[in-house]
Amino acid sequence: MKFNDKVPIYYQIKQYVYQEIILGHLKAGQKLPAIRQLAVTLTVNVNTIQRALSELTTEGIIITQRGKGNFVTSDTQLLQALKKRIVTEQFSELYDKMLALKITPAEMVQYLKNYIDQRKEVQHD
Amino acid sequence: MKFNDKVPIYYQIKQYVYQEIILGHLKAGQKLPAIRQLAVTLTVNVNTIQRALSELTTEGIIITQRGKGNFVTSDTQLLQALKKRIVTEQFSELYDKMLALKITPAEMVQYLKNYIDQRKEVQHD
DNA sequence: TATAGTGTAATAGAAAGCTAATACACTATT
DNA sequence: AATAGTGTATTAGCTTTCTATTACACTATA
Repeated sequence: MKFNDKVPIYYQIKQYVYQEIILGHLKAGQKLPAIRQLAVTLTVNVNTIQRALSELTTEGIIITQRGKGNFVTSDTQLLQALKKRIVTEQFSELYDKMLALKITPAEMVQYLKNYIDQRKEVQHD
Repeated sequence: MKFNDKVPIYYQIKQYVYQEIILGHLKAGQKLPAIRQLAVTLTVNVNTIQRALSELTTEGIIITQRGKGNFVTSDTQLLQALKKRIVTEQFSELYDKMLALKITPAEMVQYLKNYIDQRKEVQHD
C-alpha cells in the first residue's frame, strides 16, 4: 500500500478502513483481519495498526473483543452516516480551499466539470 | 495562523504563499516580508520559514537575493501557470478520492451542488 | 567605516510518528 | 491442561519536524 509521507500512516489507515466499509468490502458485524495480519498486508508495524484501530474504536466504528478480534460495528445507522460524513468532508475541504482563492461556488462547479472532461479526454487515448 | 497538525507546517506555509500570489496580494517582482518578520507573523521559527522558502526557490516561484530579501519571481508565465496548477491539484485529489469510493463523475458534480446548496442554507440563518 | 537589515548555516534538544522486539492477557480448541 | 490465535502494553531507538540559539555573510545607508 502506498502512503503519503505528508500525513501520518495511522491516519491514512483509518481512511482506508472507512473506504472499505463504504465500499461494502467490510460489512456490519464482520470480523477484520487480525492486527498482525493487517500489519503484514499493509507493510506497517503492529503498533501503527493499533493506533488506527484504537481511534476507530473510539468512534464506535470498530468493536474490539479481546482474544477474539476486531469487528465492524453492527450499528447500521452509524455505518450509513459514515459514508455521508466522509464524502461531505471531502467537499467541505475543497469548498474551503476554493473559497480561500476567491473562487465562487458557480466557478467550482465549472472547474469540476472541466476537470472531469479533461480526464475523459485522456482516457480516450 | 492556524495550522493543521496532520501536515508539516513548512508545507502549509508554502501553500499559504501560493495563495497570496494567486490572490494578487503578492505580485510579480514584489518583495516578501523579511524572514524574521514572517516568523513573527506566522508564530513559527525562522528555520521553518526558511524551509518553505527554500522549496519555493527551487520551484522558481521565489527568488532570493542575499542581504536584500526574497522576491516573487518576475516570470509572469510561471505565475499564471501557478493558479491553474494549484486549482487543478485540488480537483484532482477530490476526483481520485471520490473514484476510490466508486462515486461517478456525474455524482461528484451533484454532490458538489448539494454541498453548495447546504452551505447557502446555513448562511441564510 | 560603522551599523542596521537582510539571508545562511550549524548545533542542540524536544516532540511526534514509526519500527522492532518482547512479554503479557484473554479466547477457543484440542 | 496445553496450545494456537487473538488483542494489549512496554521499552528502546530511529527519523522527521520544529524550536531555540548563535554565529556568520552580504547589502544599503548614515
